[in-house]
Amino acid sequence: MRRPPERRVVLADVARLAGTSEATASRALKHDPRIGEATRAAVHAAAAKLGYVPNAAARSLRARRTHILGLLLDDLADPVHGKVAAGFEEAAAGQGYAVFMMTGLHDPEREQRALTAFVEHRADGIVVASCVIDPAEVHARVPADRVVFVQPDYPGLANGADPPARGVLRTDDRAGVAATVQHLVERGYRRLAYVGPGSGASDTLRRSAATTALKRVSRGPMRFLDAGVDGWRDASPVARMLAADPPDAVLCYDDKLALALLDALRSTSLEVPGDMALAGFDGIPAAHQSWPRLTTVDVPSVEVGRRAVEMLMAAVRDGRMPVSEVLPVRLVIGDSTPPRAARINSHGTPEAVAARRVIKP
Amino acid sequence: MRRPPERRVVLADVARLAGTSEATASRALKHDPRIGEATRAAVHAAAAKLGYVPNAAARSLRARRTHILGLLLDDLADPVHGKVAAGFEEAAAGQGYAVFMMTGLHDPEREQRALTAFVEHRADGIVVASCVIDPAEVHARVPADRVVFVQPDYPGLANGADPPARGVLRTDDRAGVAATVQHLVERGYRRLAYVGPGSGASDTLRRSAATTALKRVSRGPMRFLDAGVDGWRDASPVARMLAADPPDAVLCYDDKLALALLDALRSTSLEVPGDMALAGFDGIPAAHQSWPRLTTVDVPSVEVGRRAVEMLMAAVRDGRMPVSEVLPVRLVIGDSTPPRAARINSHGTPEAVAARRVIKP
DNA sequence: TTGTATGCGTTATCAA
DNA sequence: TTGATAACGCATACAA
Repeated sequence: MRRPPERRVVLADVARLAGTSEATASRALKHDPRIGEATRAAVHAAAAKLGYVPNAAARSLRARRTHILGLLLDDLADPVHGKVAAGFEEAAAGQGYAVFMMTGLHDPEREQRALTAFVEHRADGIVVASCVIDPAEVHARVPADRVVFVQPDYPGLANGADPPARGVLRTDDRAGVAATVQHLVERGYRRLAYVGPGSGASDTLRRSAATTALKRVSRGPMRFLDAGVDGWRDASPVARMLAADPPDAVLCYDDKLALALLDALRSTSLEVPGDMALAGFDGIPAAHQSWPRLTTVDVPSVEVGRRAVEMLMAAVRDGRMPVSEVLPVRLVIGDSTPPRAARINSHGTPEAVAARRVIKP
Repeated sequence: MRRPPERRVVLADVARLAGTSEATASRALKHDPRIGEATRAAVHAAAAKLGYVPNAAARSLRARRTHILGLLLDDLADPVHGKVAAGFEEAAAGQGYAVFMMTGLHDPEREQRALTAFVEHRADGIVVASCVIDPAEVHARVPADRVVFVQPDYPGLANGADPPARGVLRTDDRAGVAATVQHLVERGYRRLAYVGPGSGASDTLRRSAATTALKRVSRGPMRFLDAGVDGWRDASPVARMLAADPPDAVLCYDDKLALALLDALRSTSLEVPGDMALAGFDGIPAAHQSWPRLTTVDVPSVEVGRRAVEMLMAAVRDGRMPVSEVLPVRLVIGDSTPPRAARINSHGTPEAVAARRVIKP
């Protein structure tokens, strides 16, 4: 097991071995075209021989550019945010940027501390994803052309505050909810219910979208149920409420909640989709593999992460943050929202439902 | 297009406003006990007034300590790795460390590039999680007392190479597989099969563990099926193979694969658990919410991330990496592996199903 | 094409 | 208790 030499190898060592000045060595290493081929080769050889590794801190200090991006997201363990992080990291790495990742966990103080870390490290750009912090607070600490907000979730948003005109990247949740509502209505479901955490700007937005969409098709009213912020861990309270007075179809805030509800409903007499249709949101892998497969809205989470990096890069290049964007989403119809008529025809005992299942090819 | 020069507030500005020297200001800001209360307050007031943010690059350069940890993991979008990342970030942030995260995506070159980034940034410690790179290669570039390997997955491991004696953090997969095999046997299942990607040191290890465990209870042999590295995306080929000649129970490499298989089996005549038991590994959320709920092995992924940070901190403190550790895992019995005698399916006994299957075209 | 000199912003060493 | 000064390692304007 070989260990690197004790004394750190610095540029001066490389220059000395190559028989050049530090400046020449520095230029040669970054392929400055003005450097002669022979010297360039000599410097590279020396660097390789000594195992030279440039010091990013020194480079950043001098160059006033860190090649670091900061990503503040809510929770790395969440499948949606994990995908955003994956797309972000991939795009950043592709551009030669290192990524600082910190989680906010819905805690404003944590989010502030993360921002502090980013600013101290002089990140070239920052992305604030699914966080509760107000963009105004961020802009007070970071130049507006260095930060992109992804799916902002701050309280002001629910209260009608205007988001920044630039540097906001969202997915079209409103359209996603509308498509789901329309789908349910088209399939013959009348009494719809929405189940969400009951707090958070995203939840508020989706509720509003649901109401609007339902009004458009002259149905209604929508019934709203709160599962609590931890509803996705255990949805049995909501399951019991639904079992006591079942709607035709339930629209969930997200797939995590929908799957928890699907699971909890198995302890009740309510069957999905036999007795009640169920739709989710986000399109996480588990939603596409559940039984029944969930009707949900695929959100391009990886693409969101990538696009955020691109916006940041464009801002660095042009000195100005690009205008905000809204990425499209796509309704994916699963087996949890069959045509209501068909459902009624084959409605019966769990055994009958199971029998129907095995007839599949 | 050039950005207007940013006039940054530096320590000298704070010192000037506070009427002290830079040295005193620096000490006051980090609560050096030798600084008088009045001076300390003045400096802090000045810093707050000016909105001073220390420059981490300068600090690191001088202090030769970056307060940066590097985490190289396989894939941020994976639920297991995401949890490791979450635990890691939380623990690191708690200790005042920022975290560089990079993904290897099973690509040795990517892993190398990530290491380069970490070393250039002089991370105080590095964690290499679920990567294919050989520890020896890492140690050639990073001092051994600054690296922790989590669940190493390099080819040499499968070929019997000795992992480093220190700085390796694993979960007890062998025990997890053994517990699963024993559970299946106790429940009356005889003909067992293992389905895995067919490559990778982890897969090899689990296969070996399965064989060993089966030998211990004098059953056997274990049947092995390859799902391919992308088997968790679409397991229908394996599902068809199983349907053609069903074992009593299937042990999957991980939950992702098990859930994909569960899903794919729904397009065959094989029912889980009616015709065949199924067990997974990892204990991801979806496994606990699937139908039927999966019997699986809960792996303390978040704890793995946390513990890795603790090992790194201990190494920094003591100048020596702590000895390797193996975290315990826990078999969680779901509904996918009921006692064999109690099995039911929708067409009758498994035997009758088998008889019918034989006369099929 | 290459070298010289300086400064990036901070902390540590020494001196007072 | 505080201050002056020298690094830390590199990149760049300016010279040659």
